[in-house]
Formats: sequence, C-alpha cells, structure tokens
Amino acid sequence: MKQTPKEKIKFLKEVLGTRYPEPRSELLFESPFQLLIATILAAQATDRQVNIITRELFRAAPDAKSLSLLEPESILKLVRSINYCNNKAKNIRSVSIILTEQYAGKVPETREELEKLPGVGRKTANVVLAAAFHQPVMPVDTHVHRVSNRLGLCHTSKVEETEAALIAIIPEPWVVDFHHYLLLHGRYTCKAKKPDCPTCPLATICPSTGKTTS
DNA sequence: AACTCGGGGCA
DNA sequence: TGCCCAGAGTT
Repeated sequence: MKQTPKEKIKFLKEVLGTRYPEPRSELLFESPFQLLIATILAAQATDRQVNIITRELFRAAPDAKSLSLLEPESILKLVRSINYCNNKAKNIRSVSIILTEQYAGKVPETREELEKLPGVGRKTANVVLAAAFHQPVMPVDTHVHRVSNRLGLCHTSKVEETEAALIAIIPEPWVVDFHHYLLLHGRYTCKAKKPDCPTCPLATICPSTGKTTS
C-alpha cells in the first residue's frame, strides 16, 4: 500500500482524532499571551497539568501587565505543582515584564524575537507563531521528529529539515492539531524504545511497521 | 555533546 | 519502585 505524503496526512487526520483526546484549542487561542505562557509551562509536562495551572494563573493574571505585577512568590505558588516550577515561575515573570516594557504588552510575531525570551526555544516559538499568528511554521519536538521519520514523511536527523518537510505537506489549518496528535501518538504508541505496532492505527501505511528501529 | 532541572506518568 | 521524560539553558 503505497501512498503519497499528502495521502498519509489525510489518513492520519481521520484516524488519530478518534484515538487521542482533542486539543484544548479554545484555551490556547484566548490570547497570544496566554498561549505563550501556557506553552512555556508545557515543556516536559502534560496537558492536564498545564490546564489546571493556567486556569488559576490566568484568573489571577490574564495579561502581561497583570502577571508582571504579581509577586514572584505568588507566581511560584501558582505553578508549584508543575515540573521545573522554579525556573518556569521565574521565566514567565521575566517574559511578562519584557513584553510589558518592550512590546506594549503584546507578543512579538517573529521567531528571532520570541527566542530571546527566557524559557522560549525553537519549538515553543514555532507553536506560538503557528497557533496564534497562523504563520507557516511547524513545531517539531522529539516525538513529532521520530514519528515523522518512521512514517516516511521525512528522512532526516535534523529538526529544521523535518519542519520543512512537514510544513510542505500539512494543510495550514491543521498544523497545530497535527503537532498535538503526533506528539500523543509518539508518547503512547509510537514510543522511542518499544513502538506498539500491533495496536497502531497507522500500521497499514507505515513503512517502519514491525521493524524495531531505534 | 553532555549535563541539569525535577514532579508526574507509566510499566 | 524505578525509569523516563510534552525542552531549554549552561558548560
């Protein structure tokens, strides 16, 4: 069963949406600022953790200025239950101050500016650019990278090349959801060490099925 | 390239 | 219980 990358994407869209929970896009799109903060907090954390924390956090401080005015201890208390809470509390406070003082409280719309913010790397920047500003960029983490290569959507060890390959074949409105679903798929099924091919809904189109590759 | 941060999820 | 990270920053 040979399929073009675009045909595979269409198949993924149909199948993965029924296997994994839907992304909480209504929260993510409340404002670019809240998306940015939630994405910073999301590193090495779960959706559930982030949803719980951000609900409280954004009730206390819905925008950059109000977050910048909170005491550091108050912010730490709000994010204490998440991993790397000390770093993240410090980072989101610094980010809110920088945005307030240098960007009139708004989120910059270039990757160069975003990556200068503490706690924001390439992946987080791309999430914001794609989800909040609808720019044609693809967020790629270790899961998306690994799964994409196994599926034959790309053949590279370089994240930048995976980004380029994916953005070329994924319909723009589905980029953010694609990232969400492939991340979950990589986490729970297409695992790094023991991929669960027997229960994988993509096995029929996946050239790596049955191969215990890396 | 290797190491750190560090609570949670999962086997 | 123990292992492995939904990254980013530092060395």
